[in-house]
Amino acid sequence: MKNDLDVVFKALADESRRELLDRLRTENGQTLGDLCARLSKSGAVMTRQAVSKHLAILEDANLVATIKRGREKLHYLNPVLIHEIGERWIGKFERSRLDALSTLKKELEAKNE
Amino acid sequence: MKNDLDVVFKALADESRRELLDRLRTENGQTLGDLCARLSKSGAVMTRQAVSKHLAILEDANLVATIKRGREKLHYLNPVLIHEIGERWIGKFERSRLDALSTLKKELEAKNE
DNA sequence: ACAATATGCAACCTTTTGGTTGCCTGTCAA
DNA sequence: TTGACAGGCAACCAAAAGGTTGCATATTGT
Repeated sequence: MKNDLDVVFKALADESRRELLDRLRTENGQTLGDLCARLSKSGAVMTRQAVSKHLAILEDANLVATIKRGREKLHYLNPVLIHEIGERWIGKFERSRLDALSTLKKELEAKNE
Repeated sequence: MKNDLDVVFKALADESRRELLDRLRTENGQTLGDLCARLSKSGAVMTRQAVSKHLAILEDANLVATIKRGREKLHYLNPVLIHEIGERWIGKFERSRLDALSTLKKELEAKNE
């Protein structure tokens, strides 16, 4: 269970994993079996083991937390790191947003003269 | 030059590429040669071609825009998609942030009884 | 014109990633 | 206790990602 920024970005880089997060957001505390149902890779359904691996990656990135209850394992969304990316990483680019665009616009106009 | 969310997330998944974005944020409109200087992969310096590939990926994801001026190619940060991820993608998780945590906390307490 | 500079393109290589199959372990319910 | 159910583990595989070397092209300054 690392906490590095790179691990989080890499975890978010996969469509299936983002879909898993979405589904936990819709309904928190699902089991592997629940999440396994109807998770598809471009149309085709993927196996339980594949989903399990994705969940392990999300858990390692600290994006989901799990609780074992009996023979099932419940998965809970942990939105803290998503929030952190928004605050710390995206935030710093936010500051330069308008500035960057105006600079680019100026350069483009200079080129077209 | 696609505009898909997946392409953007995949582009952001690499540490070197995020560093390139950081450096364009610090100083916009740099050439490949500029960006090439001192870009390292865990200590070791990487070749111009590797940096070029990374820039191509960023450009394809629409995170950088380029202008050719003579024999050099200037790279400009395009923060629009980063902003969009913050607004549309992170935003929807923001809503469920406190709720998710309280749910998880309740489950944990229930387990420890 | 010509050498140096700035970049592009393609082949190739290695590691990582996403996925599968097969089998094993633990838990619940009849 | 004995199936059936939920999940874990490990080996294996194909494709994608990251990087390199080598050569080609275009532009600039002298």
